[in-house]
Amino acid sequence: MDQSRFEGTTELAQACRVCLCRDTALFRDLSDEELTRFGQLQIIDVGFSPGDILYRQGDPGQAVFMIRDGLVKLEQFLPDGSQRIVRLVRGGTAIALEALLGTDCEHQAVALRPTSVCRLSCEVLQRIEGETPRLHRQLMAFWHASVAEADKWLTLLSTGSARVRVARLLLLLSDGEASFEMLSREDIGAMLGTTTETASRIIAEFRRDDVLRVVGVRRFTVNRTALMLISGPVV
Amino acid sequence: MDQSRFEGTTELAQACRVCLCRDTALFRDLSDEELTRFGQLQIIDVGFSPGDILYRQGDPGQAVFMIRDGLVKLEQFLPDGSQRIVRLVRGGTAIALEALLGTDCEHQAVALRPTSVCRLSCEVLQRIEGETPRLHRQLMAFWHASVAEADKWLTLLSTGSARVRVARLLLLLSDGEASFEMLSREDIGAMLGTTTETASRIIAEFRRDDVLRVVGVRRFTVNRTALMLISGPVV
DNA sequence: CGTGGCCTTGAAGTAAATCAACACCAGTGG
DNA sequence: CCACTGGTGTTGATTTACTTCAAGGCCACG
Repeated sequence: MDQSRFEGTTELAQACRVCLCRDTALFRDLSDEELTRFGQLQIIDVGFSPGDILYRQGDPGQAVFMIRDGLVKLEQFLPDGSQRIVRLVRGGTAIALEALLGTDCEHQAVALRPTSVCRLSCEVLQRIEGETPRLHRQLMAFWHASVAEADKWLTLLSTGSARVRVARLLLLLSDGEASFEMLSREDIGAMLGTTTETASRIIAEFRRDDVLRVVGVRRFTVNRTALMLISGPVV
Repeated sequence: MDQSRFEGTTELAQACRVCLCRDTALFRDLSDEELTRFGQLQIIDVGFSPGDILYRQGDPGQAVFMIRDGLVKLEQFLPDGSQRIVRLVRGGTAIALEALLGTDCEHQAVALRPTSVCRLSCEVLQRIEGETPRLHRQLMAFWHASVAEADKWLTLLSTGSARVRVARLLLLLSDGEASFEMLSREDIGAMLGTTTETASRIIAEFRRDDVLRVVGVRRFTVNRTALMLISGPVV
C-alpha cells in the first residue's frame, strides 16, 4: 500500500492495450473502440512489494484486482486468530470478485513477490458490464477459476499425509519453471494446515533425498518424477 | 438417475412460479412475462433418492442443476482413486455452473437425502442470459456462493485437530434445525480428511460427553454451546 | 558485533492411522 | 422361524505421524 512502486491513471486504454491484461484478462474480448471508451474510467495500475497488503478481510469491497504479474496469497482468519491460506494467485487471476456483489472482502490479500495489479473500481465494472454482455463470459471465467482453484486446494493440499501434501504443493509451485522461489515455512504450513516445523522437516528431508536441490537463495529445483511418486500412490 | 422419482417438462413457467426457485433462486429477478416466455424452454424437474448420482466427474457439462430441496455431496477423485468431498449443497444452491463455460463436470454429485432438482440446459440459460442481463447478477451470486463455501470448507473443515473439525461440521450440519440426520462415518471422514475410524471415535466421544444426543435412527440433537467451545478456542 | 527473523533439529508427548475384531441390523433365503 | 450375509458402526491395541516445547544455527541488517 504505502510501499507501492508505481501508481497512476494515465491513459489506461493505451496501457491496457499493451499490458498483459489485453491478452490474458478481463478485457480480452472488447473491441478497441470499447477499450478506448472505458479508458477514461478509473482503472488504476498499482505495484506491491512482498509483504504488502492489497486488501484486508472485512474491507468494504470497492474494487476488483486483476493480477498482472507476481504472486499473492489469499488468507482467511478464524475467530481465534489462527489463519489459513486458501489460495495462491498469479498473473492472469482476478481477485476480490465478491466486490461486484457489494460484499466485504472475504480474504486478506498479501503480496509474496513483487506484484503488479490493475485495480478496477466496481462501479466502473458494473457500468461496463451493463453495456457489453461479452464481459460476462469473461467474468464467469474468473469466477470459475476461483472455484476450481479452491477445490483443487481442498483435494490436493488438504488430503493425505503432510509429506504428500508438501510434495503436491512443490509440484504446483514449480509448475512449468526450471527453478522456483521457495516460500516461507510458515506460509507453507498455513497452506497445508501443518505447523512450520513439520513443513521444515519435510523440506529438509526432501533435500537430503535429493528431491529438492538448492540453486540460490531461496531458489530450488525439484525432481518432478520423484515428487509425483511421493504425491500420488498412483499404484 | 435410474431411480428418479419424478421427471417432466410440464408447464414450467407455471412450476417455477410456484416452486422454491421462484423465491430463492435463479429466476427470482425475472418478471412474470419473462418467466412465461422461458417456460417453453427445456427446464426439467428431477427427483433423486439417497445414493443417486446427479452427474459424474468428467461428464460433458450440458446443464446447470438448481437444488430445490434435499442434500447433495460434491466429490472429487484423485488419480489414485481416493476421494474427497469438497462441499455439501442444500436447497437454493446451483451446481455444475462450470457447464456454462463449456467445461466438463468437475465433481461427482451424489444425493445424500431425497433431493429435488431443476435441470437447466445450458443452451437455454445462455440464451436467456443474452436477453436479460438481470440474470447475470443472479448467476454471479451463485458463483460467489460456491467460492465462499469452498473457502469456508478449507478454513473450517480442514484446519485444526480432527476433534475440532468434527465439531465445526456438526455445527454446520445442525444449523438452524432442532435435530438433524447424521451422515455416514465414511462421508464425514471424506469431508474432514480423516479415516472413518477417527470420525466414529470422535462422534462416540461426543455422545458420551452429551454433546450429541440420539433422538432417532441416525437423528441427533447437538449441544451447540458445547460444540462452539470445542470448535473455537475463542479464548 | 549484536540483534531479530527465519530455518533447522532434537526429545517428548499426543493425536491420528492402521490393523483387526466384533456388535448390530436389514435383508435374504433356507 | 433361524442362519447367513454384507454393510455400517464401534472399539481395542499397536504403530506411525505430527505437534509441542525448546534450543541452537545462520544470515541480513543496523
